[in-house]
Amino acid sequence: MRKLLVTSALPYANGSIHLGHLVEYIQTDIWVRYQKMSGNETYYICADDTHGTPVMLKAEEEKITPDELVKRVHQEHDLDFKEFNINFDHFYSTNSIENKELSESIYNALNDNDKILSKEIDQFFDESKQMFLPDRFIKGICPKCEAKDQYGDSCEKCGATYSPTDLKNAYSVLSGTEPIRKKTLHYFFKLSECTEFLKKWIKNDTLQPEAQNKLKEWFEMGLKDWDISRDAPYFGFEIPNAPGKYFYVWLDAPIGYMASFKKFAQMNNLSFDEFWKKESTTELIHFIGKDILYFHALFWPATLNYSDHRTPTKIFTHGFLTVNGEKMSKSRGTFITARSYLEHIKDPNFLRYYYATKLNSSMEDLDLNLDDFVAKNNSDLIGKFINIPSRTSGFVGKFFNHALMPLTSIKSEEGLMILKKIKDAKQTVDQHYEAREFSKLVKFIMQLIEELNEYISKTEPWKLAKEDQQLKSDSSLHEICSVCLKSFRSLSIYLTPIIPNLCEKIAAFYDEEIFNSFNLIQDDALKIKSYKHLLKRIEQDSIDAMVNSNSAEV
RNA sequence: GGUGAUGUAGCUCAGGUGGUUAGAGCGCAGGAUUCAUAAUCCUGAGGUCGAGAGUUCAAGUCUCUCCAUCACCA
Repeated sequence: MRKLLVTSALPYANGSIHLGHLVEYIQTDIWVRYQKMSGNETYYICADDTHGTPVMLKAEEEKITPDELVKRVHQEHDLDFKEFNINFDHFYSTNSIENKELSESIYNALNDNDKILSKEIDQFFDESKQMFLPDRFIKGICPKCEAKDQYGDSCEKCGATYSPTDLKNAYSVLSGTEPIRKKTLHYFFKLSECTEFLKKWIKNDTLQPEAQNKLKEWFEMGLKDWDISRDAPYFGFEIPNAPGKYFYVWLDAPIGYMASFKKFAQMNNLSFDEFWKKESTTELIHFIGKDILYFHALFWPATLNYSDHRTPTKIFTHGFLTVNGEKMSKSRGTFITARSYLEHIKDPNFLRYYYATKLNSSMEDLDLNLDDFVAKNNSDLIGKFINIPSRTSGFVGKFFNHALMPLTSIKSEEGLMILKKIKDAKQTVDQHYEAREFSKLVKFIMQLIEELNEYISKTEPWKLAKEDQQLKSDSSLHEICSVCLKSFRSLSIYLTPIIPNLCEKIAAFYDEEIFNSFNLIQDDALKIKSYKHLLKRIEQDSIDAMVNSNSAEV
């Protein structure tokens, strides 16, 4: 049995969860549920990422403290995740005592290993606000193409990259005043000294091939030391023995994985060290988006290694979400929050299923095409999948008192073949889940479901129901329906990690509590309850309403 | 600007190491069926595989150039 600690990236606490975030949480959740159903000891850990300037300023804007803001957002995030059936074992916060202690001890360890450096640098300072400005809070005229109102790091018009000091007529986004240059002492993590270690580290298959290519590019450019401090005022943890200096949010964010697990371990009597000490034999797996690869594949393993911790086993990177082929856009109404989806479409199964049909092991972007979303869910899930019990259970109720034929009584060659095929499918199901090839998995399962619909059409049970006036429990009508309903049950177990909430209802249809293990496919299901509608089709109107309400908010 | 990725039927996507008439689902057209909340089954029509050039007996699959889209550039 494997022992796994799995994480999704920490959502930032200054905004709502949206459909782009959910790609990652749904992908991770499916994989984790698969591992758990396979009997592996698996912990799914996450937390809110709470620190930094944007949170501080947002709280100020709302005239509340950062702590209050962070608490409120945590509740919102928590509810969104629950309603999408994201089954974290622990969803914590980086603004926690555990995280403070761990951040300090890791920093101290890095310091002891001579991996911390301090030096004076020149920064932009907003005098009216009395604070240093992050690059994103400075705008000005692009030095290359003269475009106005460009950010301090790059130009959206011509794509040039530069530092804020290169901007012409720079101004502070906060106050509109011209920032002055001011010297300040900053602390750096000596990433440049970690190059050899990291080059060796990526040689295992920790990363996808595309991610490895990316790292090679970065190595060629040369790794620079990493600025890990920010000056007060800053919402975060103060650096030990450095009054007025705070850890940059990206230092304590990944440590949040540890802190969340630490708290969880305390509550559940697990060993923290077993999962984090240097010679740990457990698996540490991070799911992330491609935008934060740099932090997870360079800074994070380096800080872990030089603070005497284990490094990640795998970093699984996914691409971005586009909606209708384009970047999510507020003006087009395609910047859709989790809450808005729940309000209009309601059922999380549809989004989970749709993402599953698109997800694979690569870093490619994936597209949520709203027309396709409606068509695919309605035809796959309702037209084909749910259709199986819907068209067979009536006979079983009417003629056989809700009893299914025992496996040993099934005699027809075709029936036996179908049952064997579905049982044997387990091997392929395993391969695809483990490799995160969910799109292949769904396609494979759907083919089996199509075969069941063909089987029903060919055998025409409705004719048997009319012809055979003395229906016995060993009749071919009973056999056909039993084959279909046993098959449907197994296929539902296979799909449970993807659509857990729907499959819970399906379990109830077989008078079972829950499908929580793949071993359940060995059982011989012998009864059903009366069939109730399991799923309501998506109406195009609800999509339109969702898009309209999102574009109206702008 | 540099680097990387992507571009296959109306839509969403499959197509290891180049090899017979390029595949699937949805959509569409025609038919069958009525068990199923018009769902299902069968048949069919749709593609100069982004554009151009090259290598080869043979390229969606290899090479080069170009175009478009996206990301990264700490």
